[in-house]
Amino acid sequence: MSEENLYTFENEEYRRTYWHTCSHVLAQAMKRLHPQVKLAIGPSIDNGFYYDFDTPEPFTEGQLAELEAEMRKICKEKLKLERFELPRAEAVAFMEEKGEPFKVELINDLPEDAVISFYKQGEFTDLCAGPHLDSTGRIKGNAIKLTACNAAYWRGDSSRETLQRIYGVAFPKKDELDEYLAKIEEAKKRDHRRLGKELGLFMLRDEGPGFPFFLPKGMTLKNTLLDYWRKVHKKYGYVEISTPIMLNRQLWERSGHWDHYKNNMYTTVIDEVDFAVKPMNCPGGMLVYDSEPHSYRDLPLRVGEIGLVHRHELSGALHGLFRVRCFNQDDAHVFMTREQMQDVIQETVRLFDEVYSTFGLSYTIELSTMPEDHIGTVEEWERNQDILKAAITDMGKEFVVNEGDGAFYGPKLDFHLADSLGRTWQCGTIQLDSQLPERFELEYTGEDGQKHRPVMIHRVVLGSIERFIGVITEHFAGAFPAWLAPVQVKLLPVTDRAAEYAEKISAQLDGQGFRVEVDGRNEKIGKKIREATLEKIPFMLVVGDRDMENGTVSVRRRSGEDLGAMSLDQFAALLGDEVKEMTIK
RNA sequence: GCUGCUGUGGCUCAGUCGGUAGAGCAGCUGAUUCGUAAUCAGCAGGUCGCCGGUUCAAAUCCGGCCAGCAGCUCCA
Repeated sequence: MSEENLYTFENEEYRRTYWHTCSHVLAQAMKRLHPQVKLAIGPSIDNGFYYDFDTPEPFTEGQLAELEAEMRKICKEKLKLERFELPRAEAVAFMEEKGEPFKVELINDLPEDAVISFYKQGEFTDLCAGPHLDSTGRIKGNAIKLTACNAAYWRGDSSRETLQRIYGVAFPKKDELDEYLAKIEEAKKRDHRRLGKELGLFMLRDEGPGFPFFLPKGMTLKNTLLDYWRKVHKKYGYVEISTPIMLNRQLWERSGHWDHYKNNMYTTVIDEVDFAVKPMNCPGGMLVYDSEPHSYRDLPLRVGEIGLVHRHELSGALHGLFRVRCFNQDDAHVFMTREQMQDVIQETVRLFDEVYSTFGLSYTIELSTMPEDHIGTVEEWERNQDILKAAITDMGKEFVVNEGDGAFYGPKLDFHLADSLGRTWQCGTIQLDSQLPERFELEYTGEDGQKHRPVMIHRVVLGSIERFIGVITEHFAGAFPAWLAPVQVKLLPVTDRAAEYAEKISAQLDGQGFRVEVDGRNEKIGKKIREATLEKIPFMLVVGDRDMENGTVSVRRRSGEDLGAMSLDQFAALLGDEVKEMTIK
């Protein structure tokens, strides 16, 4: 590859370097306009760059324009970026001299043998490992856009200083910037909060922040999803239970939740005894397992539960259906012997693959390891982490490690799905747990006639039904495939004369198990089509005098495709085929 | 929870310098019966998120609270 080619924007390394240099230009512009501002950090990210500043006054979006203008000027100045290194003591002195306490802290925290490098452009110098472009002139000034300014904690620690983070993107050409910004606008139209309102799926009210209401159409979607879930799980050998929503304190102390999860739990007192609304289904599941003796022949025992859990999340974390305070987990606990662990994990991943592929969703996997607040020994944790790692590595799956982010009772594999703006949300998770079986003294009788302790996994595929509905709403932009669509067919009589005929057809389709509505309003056909299209109903059946005469329906897809007139049987077969696309293989 | 911003009829939004609110869609009534993305007319609907303050007068200014949005933190 020639050097010329390397300098295209499709090259990720170059892109990151470009954005990283942009962040330095941003910092330089900030320093020029507001010399009293302190510098924190300014990296490139997946879709642009940011820089964190400690400003005496909170920064507002209105101030971004003048920063952009200054950045353009810096680009025009074509300042050379020069790298130099300093020994630790001199580096600290240099940044102290400049009055940059955050940089001093960064330098002090660098490892003993670290090379401490700086990049200088004109009057501006920043602590930085690089790499960078060789000149600010390489950046196209009028294709820089500062997109947002928000708060962020210094080093991501909520007990430290609140900084002002300014986000930006930049491209080598103005057209590319415009295209990118248009794409973002387009993506916002897919926002599930907006579509949820437009399509009548769900609502949120001040009376219950974070507690979603499901409207009739959303409920149909949810139930359809659950029907599918039950079919898949039956195929994989699961049974289903339901455990109480509230259980007493003693149980939560035994499970460890009272000590490790209480901040997030809703509690109450009943007859002078503390109770907690369940934030997780596992303790109830333990009691079910423990309710009768088990043989090794029963294992692995796969016990599913669509469990309604409540968690008191921070108000600022709430986000449509993606992050709520009460949700249905499509939970399951699988009890097994140690020898069965790898097989069970792999079987579970195969189930995940089947489910996600049904929706055309792709995912990324994270392995989350032991958090500071945990139960169980380090050896146990490491052993379990290794098992998870081995299981997916063996399947040829890639994953990234999320250090210290495991549940308090065990390490986990998290499956992340992306929303319309590319933000990822954890949906599926497989959590290995050898703590709860211990705490609840679970047993099974082995081939040797002796009692043994089973191990277990907690796992959810959809994650939360609510979040998953949010994800697929954005994924399909509200145009759900026919098998999922709350309304699959809408009958549109052309005039009153066809009203009765439409009702008859509707009743027949309904009898065949399809979800049908009739638009019997006294409106023109064009308007009915427009509205059914906006409702994203997969099929519209226009029926008028002609159809009544010929015993046909005129079929139109929401895409606008006109399939012409056909008999009801023909249409039912067509619809039946489309719905079968998700049939369990 | 933290920082910033926002909050007007069911929905989307307008409301100039403080002078007690307006449109379109939806709804209702009537006319129209019209074959592939909006038929016409009329009517009705709001203590301008809540509480308090300033003022002769507050949707507009100030304070507190609530909720939402963006991000951080946290997480399914």
